[in-house]
Amino acid sequence: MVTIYDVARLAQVSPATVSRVFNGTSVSAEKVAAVRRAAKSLDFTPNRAARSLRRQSSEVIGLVIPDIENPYFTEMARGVEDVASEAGFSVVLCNSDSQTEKESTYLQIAIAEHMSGVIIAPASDRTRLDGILATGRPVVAVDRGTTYDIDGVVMANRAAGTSAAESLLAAGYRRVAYIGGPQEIDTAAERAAGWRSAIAGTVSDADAEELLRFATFGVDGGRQAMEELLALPAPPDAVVAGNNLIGVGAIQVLTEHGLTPPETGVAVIGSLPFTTLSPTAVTVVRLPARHMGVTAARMLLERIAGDDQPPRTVVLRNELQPASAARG
Amino acid sequence: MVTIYDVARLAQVSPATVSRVFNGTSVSAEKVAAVRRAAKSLDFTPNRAARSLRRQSSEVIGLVIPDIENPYFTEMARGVEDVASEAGFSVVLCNSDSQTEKESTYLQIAIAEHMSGVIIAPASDRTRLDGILATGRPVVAVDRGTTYDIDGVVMANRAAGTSAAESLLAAGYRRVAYIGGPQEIDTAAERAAGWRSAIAGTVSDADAEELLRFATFGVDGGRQAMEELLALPAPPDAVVAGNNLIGVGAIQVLTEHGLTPPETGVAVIGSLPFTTLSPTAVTVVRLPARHMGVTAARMLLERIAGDDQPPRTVVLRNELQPASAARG
DNA sequence: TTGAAAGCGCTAACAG
DNA sequence: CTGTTAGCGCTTTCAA
Repeated sequence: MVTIYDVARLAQVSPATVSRVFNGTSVSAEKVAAVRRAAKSLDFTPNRAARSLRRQSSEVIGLVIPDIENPYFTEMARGVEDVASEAGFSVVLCNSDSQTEKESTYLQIAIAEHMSGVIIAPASDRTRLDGILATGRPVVAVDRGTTYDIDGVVMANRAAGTSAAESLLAAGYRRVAYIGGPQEIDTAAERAAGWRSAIAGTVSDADAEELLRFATFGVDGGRQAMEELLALPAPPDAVVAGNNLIGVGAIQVLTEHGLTPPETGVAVIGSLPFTTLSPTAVTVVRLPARHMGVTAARMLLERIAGDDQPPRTVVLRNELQPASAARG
Repeated sequence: MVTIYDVARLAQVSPATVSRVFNGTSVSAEKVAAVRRAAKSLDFTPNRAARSLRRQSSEVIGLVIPDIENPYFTEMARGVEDVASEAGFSVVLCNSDSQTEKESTYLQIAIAEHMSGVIIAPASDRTRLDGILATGRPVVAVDRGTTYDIDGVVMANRAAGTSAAESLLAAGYRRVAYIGGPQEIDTAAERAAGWRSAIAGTVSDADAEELLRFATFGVDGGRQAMEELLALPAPPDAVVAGNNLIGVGAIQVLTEHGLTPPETGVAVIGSLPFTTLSPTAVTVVRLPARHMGVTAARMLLERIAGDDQPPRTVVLRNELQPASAARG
């Protein structure tokens, strides 16, 4: 392993000077050149373990997400990665599998590994951040808020629910159902509330009750809830899916029943990146996943750089992409 | 920050003993208990930066993939992650964006960060591994092979192409086209060769030439190639898609032309995790992405543990899931 | 089995 | 601007 001592010897300077060259503090032009030349010829790379031991920090940030296989989160991860690597930081991606326990383990590792900070999409509101916050490391919450007083990036969930439902109503559908994620997740509840306010007046309260389903996240949850809705005495003629995977499940079931959109109206909160459906058949409330990652990464990097304003929460806007195809 | 010295003082032992407790070398039962108690009460976590500086290695492995937004690679990443975290290793996910240059940067970081090893899905056959291999770190190639003499996990690409095409032929289609990834990527070429051998005899050589398209990876590549095929004087009545994203693009175009499968036969090499299509309409050659990740991670961990048999290449089998729906 | 002590490679005072 | 020096927290000889 090549160390700064090897470089120093070859460049005829002290190790400290080599270190300075690699850290941008003032060194005379000739010595900078000599050091760079020596470093290059020896193919020297600074040892990050030593550096982070000494500096008590490392150019690594942690990103904890509940599901690495959900395109929503990978798009977000992509945004984080781009900003971080631009700034010379690496990203350790941690898959919490929606388990608070796994989350804690990764947070511990973040500390032990001297990571500079963490971006976390909390698995639930029971997520424990005390340990990592006590170390003084910045933490930014994405997608969902937390009970802690920290930076956050979320989106307008209620508005997403409302505009999805309104778009369907505007297209002429009359009984607009809703399938959302678990009720205890606040983002799911907010989106449902948005839908509820939009359909108020178009159906009776009792009907609204019946048209509202809380499923598990994921394709299966969407499938099951859609089957239930179709089995209703008065089934809906349109449905809002609370997230991308639920949307996939719902559309699958609809297709199997010969009710391919726009036969039954469908609006999905979240993108369907790999849908084989013609993009015109379904209304999509595009979620700014990448943007969310970018924003969170920038905030975190600022904190790492020493920014100490009071915690901010940024609310990102969604973008409605209405289905262009009319009802069949 | 709590150090082994704090723990040692509280437990009334030497720092060396604390270290031994955390590394499983022989310590008397009472001292082990005392140390554990002290460590727990102080909430001590060993400092990994210090450990890896001292040991010249860290419990971190790198995973370099060309596209974090492709479900094929995230499924693979999931497999790697599961095995690694089971063994107490963290995974740093690096997105090379199919760029050899970004790959090299990440490989450099892997060295500087003292990572124990790397699993890489090479962006191309120009991937340079010399630097990292020179450090003695184990590297396992996944998805594609390399020009280096290292461990690898690949799948039966030629067989995948053959069975996809044969399945379509068996279902009664007569002109089976193929859309694959870039010709210079060997896996793409192999899959195409498999298709070619299956359709030999069903169409003339000139026709086969016309029915073969090399596209860019990605949905757009699939869309464009499918449009070209449909514009042919004698368009195909079925198509094999060389990967999942190309399949999505091809099916989108088919749907827009009113040729929804199984109207036109479609076989996809790779899974369509979020397809909104009824799963029965399309033949899928399921690629063992997760299994590939699991296998690679196990191999890497063995190497890290000191295994030094000659390099092995594992070839994983694919699984054909024929479309069950008959032609409409 | 246990402790003392010497570093791993780097950075950050402190002098000069 | 530059060199000397003292650790960061841990592991690992070497003795005891």
